[in-house]
Amino acid sequence: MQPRHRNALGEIAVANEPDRAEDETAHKLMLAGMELFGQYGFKGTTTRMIAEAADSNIGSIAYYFDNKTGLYHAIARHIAQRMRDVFGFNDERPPTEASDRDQALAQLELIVRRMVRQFAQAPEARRWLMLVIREQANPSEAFDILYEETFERVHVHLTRLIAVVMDRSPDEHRVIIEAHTIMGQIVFFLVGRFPLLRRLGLEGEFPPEVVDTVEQVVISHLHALAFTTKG
Amino acid sequence: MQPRHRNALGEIAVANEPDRAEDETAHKLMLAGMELFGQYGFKGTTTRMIAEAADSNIGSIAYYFDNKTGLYHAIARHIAQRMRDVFGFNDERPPTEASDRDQALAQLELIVRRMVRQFAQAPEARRWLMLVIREQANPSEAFDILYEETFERVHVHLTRLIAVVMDRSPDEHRVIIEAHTIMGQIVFFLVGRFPLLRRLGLEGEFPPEVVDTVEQVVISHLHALAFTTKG
DNA sequence: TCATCGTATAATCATTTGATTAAAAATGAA
DNA sequence: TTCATTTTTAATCAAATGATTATACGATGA
Repeated sequence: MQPRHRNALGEIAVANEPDRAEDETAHKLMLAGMELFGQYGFKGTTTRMIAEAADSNIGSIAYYFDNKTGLYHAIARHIAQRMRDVFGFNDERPPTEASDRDQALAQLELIVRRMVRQFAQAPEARRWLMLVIREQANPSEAFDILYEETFERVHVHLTRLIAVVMDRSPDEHRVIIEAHTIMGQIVFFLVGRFPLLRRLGLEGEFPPEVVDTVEQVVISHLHALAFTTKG
Repeated sequence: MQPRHRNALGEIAVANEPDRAEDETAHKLMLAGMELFGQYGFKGTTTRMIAEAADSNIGSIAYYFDNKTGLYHAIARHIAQRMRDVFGFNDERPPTEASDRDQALAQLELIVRRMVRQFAQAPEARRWLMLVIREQANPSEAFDILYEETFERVHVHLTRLIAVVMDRSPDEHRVIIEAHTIMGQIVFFLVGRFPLLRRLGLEGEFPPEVVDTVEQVVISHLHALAFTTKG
């Protein structure tokens, strides 16, 4: 009755093992759910939609994840893990600290490039960003998962690097807000992609030169931080 | 059977007249709908929720707006109008053009301050921003209303001013993307307000000094535009 | 006072939805 | 193969939902 790989906590082992075989039912449900929850939101996505997209059965959702909410949380955990993978925050050691301004800037540039490219090009990242945005704007229980396991780490890391660039303390509100603003620039590139495409007279996907320009814009803002006078 | 104020196009006159008496049923439905659609999304909001919040009846939704979708579109039109009011884009004449860099910067600062304060403090603006964000990320028919009637005008105006500051053409992709990035910074201040509050060790509302800092951050990015070397 | 018309309400309807169930199918060990 | 266990499936259920309808209410004018 209980699936073999359900542990004592009621958690689903497979939920944290994205490397399972492609045809695993639980994995297929999570993939389909990620796509659909991101696109239509939690309530906008029906269990039947998920089951059909996953080429599976409604009953399997209950079998592997207890219920729709369980699947949603499993997906949040999976996304948190994948985000850390993609952004290189999943190693045991924390990302290396930068000691001087040039090093910090170089690391920031690297992070920005990686995030912009992921959001612009990797279909996977695009899939889950909307789910993440929804949670940030309108937190459910999944927000805590995403915040604690990923968002805070990225945010703190950005803040530390920016503190070095600005020659300020990473505890200052100003520095934290600068980090937040940098994230906002990147995120809005994806969240507001439809209006941006229209404004550029384009349709469909962002062409590579636009992605390059977005990178340049964000990076130029990073460099400007070095010249911000202390107030 | 048909409400008196329904015109030939099937549009609802009251939908574009936010100044009607407070106790007008149609107006109450729109207010409640704005709040609820913004918070729970289109599917996440039920007609019963709206009717109850508006202290009205389910049947009235059909009576005034045909159906749930009609109410949603009426709300989108109303929001578009209110956004233009709030940001001063509702005059017959387009906003004044800036001829030199200092004038353009001053105008940009004004716009940024107005938007940040609205998003931070006006409950109304906060209410509809989430609805707008959802539409941008996941466009329905209401997206066209919001885009054409408001977003594009604001975007174009920002782009023109930024073009002056950067001494470039407002048609350049670089300039359009800079404008988009500025909007992203402001919008993410509200969309990502929960994670930002957590990072700042705060809860509830943004205190005034945080709002001030956000303004300073965005404005410093505006000023940095003047020093961006042409590429 | 009554009649009319615009508005509001409660009851009802057909679908949809998440969840459950019992049976079938697949899997694997003896 | 046999048999027990795990997994998948289709059918079913109760609750919720958008829409509709018939009726009641209330203001206005004859």
